[in-house]
Amino acid sequence: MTNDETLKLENQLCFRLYSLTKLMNRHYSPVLKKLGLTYSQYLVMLVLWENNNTISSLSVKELGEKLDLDSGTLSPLLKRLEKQQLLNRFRNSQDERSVEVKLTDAGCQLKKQAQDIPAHMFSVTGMSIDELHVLNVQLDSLLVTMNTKQ
Amino acid sequence: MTNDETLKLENQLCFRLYSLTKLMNRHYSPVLKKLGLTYSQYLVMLVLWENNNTISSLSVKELGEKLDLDSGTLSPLLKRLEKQQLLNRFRNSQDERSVEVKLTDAGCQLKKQAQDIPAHMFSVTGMSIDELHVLNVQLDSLLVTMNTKQ
DNA sequence: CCAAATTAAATTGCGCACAACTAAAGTTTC
DNA sequence: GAAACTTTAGTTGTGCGCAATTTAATTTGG
Repeated sequence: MTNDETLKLENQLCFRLYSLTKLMNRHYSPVLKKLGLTYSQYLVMLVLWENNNTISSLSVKELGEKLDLDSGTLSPLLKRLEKQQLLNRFRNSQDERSVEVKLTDAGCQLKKQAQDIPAHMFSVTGMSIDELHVLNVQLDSLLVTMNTKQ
Repeated sequence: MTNDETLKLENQLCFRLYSLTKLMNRHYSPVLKKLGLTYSQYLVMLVLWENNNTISSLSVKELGEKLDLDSGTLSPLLKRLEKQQLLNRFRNSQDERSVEVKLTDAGCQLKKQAQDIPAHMFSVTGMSIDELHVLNVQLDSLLVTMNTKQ
């Protein structure tokens, strides 16, 4: 490829990822609106549901590590979820620097309403289970490579 | 997979795309900072460079179609690029509703500084040309499917 | 020819992402 | 034990993306 061709939009992997992410978000939005969540808020709820967060709490730091987000994003987002009474925030008494997050009953209940979302989104992709798996593996390897390159 | 498993982050294609897009952006940022551009601004410049935009102008509508962005995103973004004197904005005299965009000399010159970016970003992915091509084809097919599903 | 409908861009408001910074709590080192 | 550091959240400011609305220009239909 010439330099001119590599600069074309159609040849760029990154533009495809960027477009797909926007497109995914547009498919999620109407579905998540019924639960009163944005996509990023949904990701936080997924982590909390996964960790049985009514029993054991999770710190902002741990959430940030799992989702690869910093406090500048998470702090206001968690406050919004707290305002919706889906979770509570409180300082860790052992280490007052740390803020712990715990699902409320309502937050825990919401999981039921989210149960069908993954299957619905899968159907939107039009892919087979095998195709999905292959793509996931490819993207994981790309994630690892790009994360290690400093 | 059980419903509980489909709700796990690690099983979600969308989270991978979301994470990869953020990661891509983080790799682009320091490179694009040298040109004074954000990633979205870079995309606009790619389209304008591709269309020999010093000669023929492009409307906001056409830009929006190529990048899948609306005027709510493009209007302020284009104003920022105009403030940096990379392009000019003016109403189409044939149809005063339409705003046309045209690169300045400086905007056209900037292309030279961007020539090496695609090759650099390709090296960051650690992929071979063939692997990249396969992934691009897969993502294109996903884009088509998800775009047609209304 | 003119009212109604359509189109194009801009504006407003919200919620991310993230850089840069601040404040406060905890740890280390001498 | 106090000063220097590190760690953790929070705050501030910028730039998207996008929904919803507004304004102005153009097109369409009666």
